[in-house]
Amino acid sequence: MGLSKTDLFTPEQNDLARAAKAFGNPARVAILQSILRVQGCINGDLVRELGLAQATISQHLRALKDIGILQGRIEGVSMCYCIDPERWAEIKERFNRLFDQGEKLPSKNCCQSENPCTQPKN
Amino acid sequence: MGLSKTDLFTPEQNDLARAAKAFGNPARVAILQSILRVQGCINGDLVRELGLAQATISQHLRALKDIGILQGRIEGVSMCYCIDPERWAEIKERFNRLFDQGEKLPSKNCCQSENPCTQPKN
DNA sequence: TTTATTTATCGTAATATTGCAATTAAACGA
DNA sequence: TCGTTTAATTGCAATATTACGATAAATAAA
Repeated sequence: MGLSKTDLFTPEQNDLARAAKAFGNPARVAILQSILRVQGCINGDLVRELGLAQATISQHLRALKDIGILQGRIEGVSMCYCIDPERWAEIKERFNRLFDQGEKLPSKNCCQSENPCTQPKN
Repeated sequence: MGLSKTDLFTPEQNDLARAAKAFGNPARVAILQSILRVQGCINGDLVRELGLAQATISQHLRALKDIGILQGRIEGVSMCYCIDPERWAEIKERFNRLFDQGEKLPSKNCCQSENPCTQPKN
């Protein structure tokens, strides 16, 4: 296998999962933070900054491009990578919609309490 | 390989990536939404609800337990899975800290504009 | 033109993920 | 006790991910 059954889920669930998967590697998190820090473009500095091989960085950049959160532009001999603000906002929104549902959670985890489960078992 | 080089990154980056990875599968997104919907515990209904095999659901539940976002309690013959509100809030915070840095982004992507990259190339 | 710089791609190895059937283990009910 | 229900675990196959070295392609500099 090794492949998610995307047809069982909504497009929103699949898109959120796809975005989360792209965030699911510390190197890609570091890349995003780096671009956010300079508030602009970024290039080969990443290789020196992150301590990973150039081929590996390039691969991570492509993974971020694949979910639409990064765009690249050729700038002379080097590359300029930027965040797409619209896509960024869209993904942020998707995560927030999920996280906000957690606001209604009881402060005490129901699995820690003595009370039985609120939901019927079948 | 197949293994992230976690030692190159901060604990925060690694934890965020680990949490994102757990969110990075549509079945796990659906499981979380299901628990949030009932605002309590959840059990074998997931198997009927999601259309995945019981072993697969159990595996996904364990992945969510592994990042500390889910807790389980035995309730008779069945299981009661709940979200840990503290860990939920912590993960939400980590994501928010990342997303909020994007607030400062220019509305026009610098890769779409005519201006050259603001950062030096090396 | 030649050389250096920069980044993408290819090939490869090691490991991880996904999903399922089959089995096991535990608790309940008759 | 015996069968039923529920969920975890095991074993397996297919595929994905991660990282790297080597190479290629494109531009800039000499």
